[in-house]
Amino acid sequence: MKKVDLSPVESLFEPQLLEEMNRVGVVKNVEKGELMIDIGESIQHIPLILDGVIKIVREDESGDELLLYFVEFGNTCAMTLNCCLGQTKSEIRALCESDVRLILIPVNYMDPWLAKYKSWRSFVFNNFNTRLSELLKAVDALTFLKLDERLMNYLTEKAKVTDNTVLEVTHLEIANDLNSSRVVISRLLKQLENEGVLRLGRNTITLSEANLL
DNA sequence: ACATTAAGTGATT
DNA sequence: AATCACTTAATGT
Repeated sequence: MKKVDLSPVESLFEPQLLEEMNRVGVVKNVEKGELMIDIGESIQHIPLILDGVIKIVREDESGDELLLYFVEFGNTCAMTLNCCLGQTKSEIRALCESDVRLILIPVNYMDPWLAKYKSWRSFVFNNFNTRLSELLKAVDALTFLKLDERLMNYLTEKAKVTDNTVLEVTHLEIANDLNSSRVVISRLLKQLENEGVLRLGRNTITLSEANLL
């Protein structure tokens, strides 16, 4: 009998459900940078994140990516839930932002669990809820904020999800996430460094403590 | 030592 | 704010 460590999420679900998850779920470790779900894929399993961060991106015709939001532990991708319920294909791409540990639940448990477990119902609804507001935030940022403000948003979001003020990221990666160009990001970052908001290094950006909370 | 990749800069649109 | 063209600096082989 495989013992799955569900401790990160054990407060979310009733014991009986955890028991069942343990039985039908498969734990998987995914490395940083790995592609989890691509656009157009249909989904057979619901990934429940135990540890790590996943980023959800949308892609335009020319192949440029735009970051929508991050998904942390104890959450799952609402898109996935949507796909499972509606049997549609994924319209987003999910990439691992860090090394990720997750548990895969076959989709056919989705419905029965909704009926059976209150904690599962609220989990699903909560997820839809938070994802929807994340999405709205992304739209707002995109339409109302200037690039430098979006950049700050991005950095603080990233610091929050990774729980670390030291971000390991290149200027190019940021540019891709915000679909801008590297040069512009470099200049904005330089500006922020001069303002004392952060410190730049090769492959690292360190946010100053003042901007944390 | 050389190639590759990340980051900085001035000029131009 | 984006793009070009180029430089400098750090890293990998």
